[in-house]
Amino acid sequence: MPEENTSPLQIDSEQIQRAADILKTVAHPARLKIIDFLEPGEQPVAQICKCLNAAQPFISHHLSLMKAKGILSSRRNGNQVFYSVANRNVIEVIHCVRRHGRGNQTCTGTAVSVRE
Amino acid sequence: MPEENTSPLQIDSEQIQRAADILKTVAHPARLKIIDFLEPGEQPVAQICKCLNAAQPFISHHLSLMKAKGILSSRRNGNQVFYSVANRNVIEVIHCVRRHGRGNQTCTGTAVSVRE
DNA sequence: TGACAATATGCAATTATCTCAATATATAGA
DNA sequence: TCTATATATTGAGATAATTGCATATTGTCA
Repeated sequence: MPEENTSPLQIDSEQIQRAADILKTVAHPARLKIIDFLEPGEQPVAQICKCLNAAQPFISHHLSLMKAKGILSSRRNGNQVFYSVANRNVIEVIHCVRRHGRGNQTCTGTAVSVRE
Repeated sequence: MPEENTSPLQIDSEQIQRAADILKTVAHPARLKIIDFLEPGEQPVAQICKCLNAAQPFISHHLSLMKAKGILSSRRNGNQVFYSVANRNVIEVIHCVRRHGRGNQTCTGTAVSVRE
């Protein structure tokens, strides 16, 4: 019988699962915007709503999704709840997105390129 | 009327859209595995099927999804089709996932951390 | 051309995601 | 306690993603 390369992957299946889960949560326009907005520092929900120009329940929903995945954390101060980015890997992803957006991408020019 | 911070985002909306689209495509266990497998160099479809231990139509479907987004590119050589990673940003993401997986993460220890 | 190997496509059923609207909860201050 | 403000939760309808299976396409070789 021929010996075969059953799993020449560099990442194990469980880690892949977790990563996919985190990335799936990040991979949404509103949620990316929230992360982008929060990256410099914590903000209360109302500010996030204003920044994204979106309804409060809509924002709250996405915030709690990300909090559940450990991407964001929150702290209450009186009436308000302040959210911040809790996962540094996600910040790496946002940085990557920013680099790409600025045309500073190391990208070789694929379908994702900005030229129209 | 109060002047407001309508969009203090560092990334513009269109770029966010594109990034979300790419990330959404990447954010799937099978597709992450494929990218992980292809990152060192191109591979024919049959090898990818064997590596992921998955049915060929299943793999083919995910390959064409990623190709459509410019994440992968393909070249035919006779009977076989070789796929490779075409988008360097996606490679950055895979590197980030690997760093995270190895416990080498710059992560501060959130719900995503590996310790159990 | 005919048969075989490698890959791609189409269909269908299940399941998950998105988003709005209504409403609930929590805190502060009078 | 009553009211107002800030945030969270729930329900529902629409849309999209997933995946197995059957089948089509493409290329090779005899």
